[in-house]
Amino acid sequence: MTDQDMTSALAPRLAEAIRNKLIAGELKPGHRLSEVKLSTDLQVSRNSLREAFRLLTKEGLLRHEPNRGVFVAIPSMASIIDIYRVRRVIECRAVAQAYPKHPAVGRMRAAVEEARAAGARSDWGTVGSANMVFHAAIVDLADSERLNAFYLQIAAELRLSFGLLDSPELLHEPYIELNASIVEKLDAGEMQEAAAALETYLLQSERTVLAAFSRIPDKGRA
Amino acid sequence: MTDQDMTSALAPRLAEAIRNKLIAGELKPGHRLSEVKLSTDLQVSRNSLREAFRLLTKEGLLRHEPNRGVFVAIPSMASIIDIYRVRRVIECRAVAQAYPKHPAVGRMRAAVEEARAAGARSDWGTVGSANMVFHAAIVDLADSERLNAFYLQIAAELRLSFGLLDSPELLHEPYIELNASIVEKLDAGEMQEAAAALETYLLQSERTVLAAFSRIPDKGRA
DNA sequence: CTGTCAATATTGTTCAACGATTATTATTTC
DNA sequence: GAAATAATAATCGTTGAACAATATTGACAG
Repeated sequence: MTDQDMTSALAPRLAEAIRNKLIAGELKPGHRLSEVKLSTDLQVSRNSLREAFRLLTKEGLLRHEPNRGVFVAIPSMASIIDIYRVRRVIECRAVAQAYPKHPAVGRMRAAVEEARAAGARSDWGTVGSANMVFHAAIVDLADSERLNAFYLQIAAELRLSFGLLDSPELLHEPYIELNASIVEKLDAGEMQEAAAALETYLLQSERTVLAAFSRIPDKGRA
Repeated sequence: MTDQDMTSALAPRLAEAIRNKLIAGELKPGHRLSEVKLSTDLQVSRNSLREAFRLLTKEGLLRHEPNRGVFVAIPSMASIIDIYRVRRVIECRAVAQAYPKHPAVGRMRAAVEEARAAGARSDWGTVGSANMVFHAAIVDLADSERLNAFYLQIAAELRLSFGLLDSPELLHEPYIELNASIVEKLDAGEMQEAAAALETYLLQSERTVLAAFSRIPDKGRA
């Protein structure tokens, strides 16, 4: 799995590799990414790596300080609040005006099933991934590739914050059945009710995440 | 105005310079941007220029074809439809849940005044810019920097399409007073009515733009 | 006119270099 | 011994050149 297909350009592939390390928690927030070290580690030139850095900086996953280098972005309460605002704007509207037989609904249902199965065996990592798929499918109800791309970006940023939190059960378990009820309401054609449920759902999730976030000891205060 | 301040990094400045040329119509859709030519023209190295290209490609203003180079993105009906979907999702929601005394409302009002003045002297370019400011202020009602940044990107993409269209009066004149009525409704605390008006407004604008778009002779069919 | 093949130009990527800025260490001074 | 300062090292920012890989052009044969 080291050398991928060479179909696409190098910089986007590098960006994806680093992005995966970021959301997997292999690179901790605040950590500085040395150009020479990473370029030798990944066996690419500094220039190519810098192109990837620019991409990830634009995505909000890295922070760039002039003449000092790039650092893994440090999630803050403000960023979490901002991200949840975006989610409410996009997801609620997507649900409210959804076409009930939209193909994405099938993916939502499948994600619920997977989350249930994973929850039964306490596999909270898989529950989280299924939850991601669920919400990406919600956004897809709006049938906009730009919204889809934007949401993926936002979701990656949010996962960076999740990496700092413990207690994954508390963070994911309650939403399995809430997701299921959203699908039910959509199936019943009750889009407004589904959107309202999603809104309270997201507000609750935000509160939970912020509470968990406030409990972590601030290890990286620049 | 050639050499700007060196406060920020080179690549973002390059990207902005190219972006301005794009929305000003100096670079036409479909046109290929040669790395060597542009780098010599702008007095920068190829590597720095490539970093800027990556940025603009991610913004959707340039299109990247492997081993062939970067081209100015060619707007399509699909992209216009997509962009208007995004606008309805974000702008309508922002208005619907706006705080009537939000500072952005002041900017909306000022934009309306400027558009009226410019419209009186048939300065449709300024009307268009004021309209841009107006809608950016609408998005700002949601108080999310991520939404603001995303909207700016989308708006730049839309301006690329506008560059292809003629008859700027038809495209902008009707919306001066429609904008004014949105502000009035906001002042009156009638957020739902304002959102509904904005929705029909955006649907009408989309139809107008698509109609104008369908009238242009397709000069760039790859 | 059409298909083949060499010649040319452009992109993709790497490497080496150097000035500028920042971080670190050593030295001096009180 | 501690603080201030100078010297040193490390890193970034940007450039330029180089070479392989791919695409475009043009000549040529049938």
